[in-house]
Amino acid sequence: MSQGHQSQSGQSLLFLTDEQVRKGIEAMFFAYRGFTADPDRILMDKAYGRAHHRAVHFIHRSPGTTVNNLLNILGVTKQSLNRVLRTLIADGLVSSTVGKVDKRERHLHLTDVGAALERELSDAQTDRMRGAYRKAGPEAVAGFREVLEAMMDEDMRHHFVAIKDRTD
Amino acid sequence: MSQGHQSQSGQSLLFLTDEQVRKGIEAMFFAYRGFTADPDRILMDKAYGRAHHRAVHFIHRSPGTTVNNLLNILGVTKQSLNRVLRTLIADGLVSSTVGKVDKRERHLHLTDVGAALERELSDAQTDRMRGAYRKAGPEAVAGFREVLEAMMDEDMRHHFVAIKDRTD
DNA sequence: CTTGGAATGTCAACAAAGCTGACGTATTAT
DNA sequence: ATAATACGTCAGCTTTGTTGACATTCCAAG
Repeated sequence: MSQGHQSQSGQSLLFLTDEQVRKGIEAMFFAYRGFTADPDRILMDKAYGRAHHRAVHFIHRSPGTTVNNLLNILGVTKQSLNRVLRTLIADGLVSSTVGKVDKRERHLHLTDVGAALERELSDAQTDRMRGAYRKAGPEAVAGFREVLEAMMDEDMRHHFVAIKDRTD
Repeated sequence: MSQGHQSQSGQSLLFLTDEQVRKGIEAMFFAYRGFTADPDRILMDKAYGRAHHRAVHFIHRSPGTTVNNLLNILGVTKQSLNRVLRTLIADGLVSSTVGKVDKRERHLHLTDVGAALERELSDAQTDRMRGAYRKAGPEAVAGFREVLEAMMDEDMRHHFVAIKDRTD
């Protein structure tokens, strides 16, 4: 099915060759590395990793979220998340409070220290993202977002849109 | 452009709020998960992982490449790559031949079996990518690629463009 | 020509962060 | 009362990254 023919039929159905799609795949790979590079550098000093970054990011995003909800967003097992949360709570970056209506739940918030780290990481990542946006221009950014959203799994798109709709 | 202040200065310098940039960050996170999901599923059965996929992909891309060159592209240590290559070679997916001009180098090629796996993985990933492209449309794709390229580290952009220029 | 240093690649051991499975404890729902 | 849910934890395994030590090969300076 690959090279050679690729009939122009449809135009909007097959407007790219396999070669070009492969380039997209590689672009995604290289770009994701850049995307995580700056936060990773910051985290290295502090004995935290990318997993801590993700937890801190989404707790910031949804203050008071429960462990279970975070689990669904991050798509990892509770054992894996628990290891990360345990250190964040022990180090005083995250607070875990028993739920008022349902006492089985724990609600997660960033402490001031946690919020400071979140901002430091987010600033670094935002700088690069904004730089890329500036270089590419507004229309490119719109397209970027459209393609990314179309690339997600259904379930993840739900999460994404749920967060998105709050302020977008 | 929902947010409150965020002075409109520049227009092409700051045309997005912090909120919107954060959405881009999350989109990148969720989309990358989708991006790797299909190959990951295939690999799971075969006792290989994402690292094997990357190696196979770039060996397919640059047949006869050396270990060192692959190292630079993948951005990992040679010890880490070596472990992956060792299993791929042992399983007969990759051939490693001593360099003719410089006998320290090993030149890597996919065997027929390796090429078959590469195609299986690439087909799965390409399907999703093409689906996203189709949903988003040609202009969106152009923007997508522009932003991704701007997001890479300099060194990685060199690698990317080098590969790109061959056939794009 | 030899010898010392750089480059290339391999082996060993360790760490981060995923995973499964089993289990305990509160709390809520039936 | 019993079952299901939410959370935490222990133990052990896998993948994939890391550093350190070492063998081989090449090249260039003496």
